[in-house]
Amino acid sequence: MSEARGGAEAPTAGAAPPRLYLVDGSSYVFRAFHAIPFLSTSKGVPTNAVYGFMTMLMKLLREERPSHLAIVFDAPGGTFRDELFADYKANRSALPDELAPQLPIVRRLVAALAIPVLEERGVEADDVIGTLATRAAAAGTEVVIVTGDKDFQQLVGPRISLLDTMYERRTTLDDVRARYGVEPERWIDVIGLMGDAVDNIPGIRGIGEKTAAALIRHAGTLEALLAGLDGLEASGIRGAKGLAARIHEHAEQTRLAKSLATIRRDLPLDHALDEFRCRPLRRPELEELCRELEFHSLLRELGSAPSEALAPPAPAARSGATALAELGAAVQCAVVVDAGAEPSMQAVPHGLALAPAPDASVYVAPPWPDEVVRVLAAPACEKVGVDVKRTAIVLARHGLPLAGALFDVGIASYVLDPSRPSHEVDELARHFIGVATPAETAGAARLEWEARTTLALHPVLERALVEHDELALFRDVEMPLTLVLAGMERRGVKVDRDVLAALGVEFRASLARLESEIYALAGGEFKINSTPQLRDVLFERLKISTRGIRKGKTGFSTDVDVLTRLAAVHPLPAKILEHRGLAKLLSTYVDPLLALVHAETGRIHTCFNQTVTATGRLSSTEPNLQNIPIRTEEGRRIRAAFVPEDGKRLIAADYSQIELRILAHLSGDPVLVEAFTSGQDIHTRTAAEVFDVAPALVSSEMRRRAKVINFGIIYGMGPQRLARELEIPLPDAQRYIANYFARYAGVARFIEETLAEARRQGYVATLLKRRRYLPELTSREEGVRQFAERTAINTPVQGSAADLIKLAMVRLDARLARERVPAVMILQVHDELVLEVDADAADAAIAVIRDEMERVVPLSIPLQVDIGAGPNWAATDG
DNA sequence: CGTCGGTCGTAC
DNA sequence: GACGTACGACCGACGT
Repeated sequence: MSEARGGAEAPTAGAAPPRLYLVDGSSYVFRAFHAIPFLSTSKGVPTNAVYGFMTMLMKLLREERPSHLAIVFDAPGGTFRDELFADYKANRSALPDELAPQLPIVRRLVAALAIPVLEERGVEADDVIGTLATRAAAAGTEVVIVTGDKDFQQLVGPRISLLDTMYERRTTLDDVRARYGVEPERWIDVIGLMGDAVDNIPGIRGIGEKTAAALIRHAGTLEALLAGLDGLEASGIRGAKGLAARIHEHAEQTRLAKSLATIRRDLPLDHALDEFRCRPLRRPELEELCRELEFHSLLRELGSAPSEALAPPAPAARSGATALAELGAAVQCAVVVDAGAEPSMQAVPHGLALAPAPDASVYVAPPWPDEVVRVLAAPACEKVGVDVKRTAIVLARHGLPLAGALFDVGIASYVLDPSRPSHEVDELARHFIGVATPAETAGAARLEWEARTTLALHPVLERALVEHDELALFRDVEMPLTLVLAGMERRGVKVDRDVLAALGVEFRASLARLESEIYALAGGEFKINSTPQLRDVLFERLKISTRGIRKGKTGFSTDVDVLTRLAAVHPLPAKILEHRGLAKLLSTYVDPLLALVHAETGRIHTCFNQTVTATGRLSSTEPNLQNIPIRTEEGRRIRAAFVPEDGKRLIAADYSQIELRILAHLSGDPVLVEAFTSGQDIHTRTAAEVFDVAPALVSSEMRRRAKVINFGIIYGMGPQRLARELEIPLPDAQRYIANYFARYAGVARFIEETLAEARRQGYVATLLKRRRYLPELTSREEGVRQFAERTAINTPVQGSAADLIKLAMVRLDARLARERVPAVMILQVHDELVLEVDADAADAAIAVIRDEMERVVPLSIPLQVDIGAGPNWAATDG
């Protein structure tokens, strides 16, 4: 028997009947303008009305928690009342100079709060409110009219009340009856006698609210009063005799006043209640607006207690059974798996929360109900999730493959702003829809909350992606890549355990030997791996000179550069270096790799993270297979432990000089472009340019130096660092750099233009429009700013390279499957793909891989891919 | 006992 | 400090 529970047990907001709040927008803005002392931004933009209106709306959202809400504004242009009465609202028709510029800002504010706006030409806001309120109430909906205008008392009824937020005054049917002793419908008759100062409708001298109400109470209606003025003396109303005369005198005026005050309830409007359903705040827009208007306290309020303060009603679950029944017809569905904290390849799904709508969710546990199995496999149902890769792997491993389009809200958030500290559902809910994680819920209820919240995030994030022009990157690259990566992780890579074990034995023996040699040289035992202790041994006990030794935060450095230099004056440092190298290989690679071999598959299953790096690259953890050694001979022996299955081969395909090629494309520098177009060796060419010699005369030392310069350009290296790197005097380094930019003037211009655009826009972008925000570019802190500038140069280059290989992976994966090439991707190392292929299909696979990688996106320079196949990862050259 | 910053080293 | 992006081992100070 499968478990199927919904949120039905807990009473929720969704169970409560809907309440519609209609805000009398124009009058509130006007009142705010007068109520709040003049405010303006430092640039002189007046903001007092906006501020007052915003605080009022936020208070309304916070304290009333409306399920439905609309703001009604007066449309520009006249209304039928103007034809009726020339002086109508003459008192407020002149828009103050300081208010006019605030009205467009009010519109932006309302849009950021995601509140629907109504504004009908030719009619007043009052009539729109009257019509909507009457209709909604007739349909059984509770209506609250938010206004400070007493005229609205005529609309009050069993399901219609008034709220004046400025004085926290509520007016219900009973209140009207108690205050005036008349039915709300008769309020217009009272106004007829009183007039309306605000609307510039004159009243009758001596008749105020009390007397007018008494008169109407007595006569029933204004018309009856006018008809029966003669009998007024007998009414017992104070001063009735004189009143009768004055009323008679102003009879026409009272009739006009009444008709002007009458709110229409029969406009031909076409609105469904659902249009007014409260939606999540657009927090980014709201924050931007607050910053722009210098509403610092409101900004803090948004940031500090946003969830509680401004949350729309929490997504409320319909019953689990109802949600389960809805799955069959769902076109989208949030899927959240509870599989504990284990890595994807170990995790077991204990439960699953599904949400076909933001207010409908169900929790199920194995054995999975048929409805669940069907919806997961339904290609027509879009699957929405956070960390969809993990969900897909865990479920697929347990017989529940996901089908249909994918939407990972975490990856959407990452594409929108990769530097965001977290892309987890709690943080996304807080930031994008202002919803706080319920503190007390756990287990199934918590999982269902995640599912509903995830689904609610989908449209918000999708809209933001469209606005940023990043939807294509997300939908056509990142989302398909998620499935490709899931496949790679699930397949894993084989390591030869015997090779690693033998390395372990060998390295340990060497370490033991080195250890005793080191202790002998040092004259005692110490923790060789401890920088402070080593520093003490070298510079205190052995008294090695510290002249010219770099210092870090805690003291003299003992890094490889320092020890290499010290090796010339003492035998110990060389032994330390040798020890460090072996200890590194053992503790970082040999032992962890052996420990991470999967018990069932016998392979290593890394996790490729798609939401970590600031540039768009992937990262790899548990273990990190993107930093397996290659440069030293010892290190390559670890790489050689990565092997194919019997009868297969490993293929490694890497983009040659991808970042410099992208720099050539982005900058359009003619020399750089020509070098790549004509197939020259780029470091030799740079040497020829910088050192001003013919390419044929470039020595290997010159090429080495040019190589350092080329990489330095991509990373924004300064002359100091170049001088140190090349062990040359600073002036020489400065000359090299100056020469470089003289010869590659297009690169210099690219850097300047990139920085200028980044400062203007606040972000840099890659080839596929991936963004990275760099607010530090305007820091007053020199160091911070320069760091941001180097980042601004590096990110388009590194990030575009990441874009290209990601797209190539998506295309290649599809092509290999389509053409039934018996080859699968198993690793990606930034500019390199590693595949496992049937031995006899290696050549065919290589052709396909090259084709897809080199033709991924046509650039102004050719992309070149070097591919090799071999019996292990260290032997895949050519 | 766990957390965290500092240092170091591996990759691209 | 000083060259961009990562992950992770180790040490040792610090807090529980």
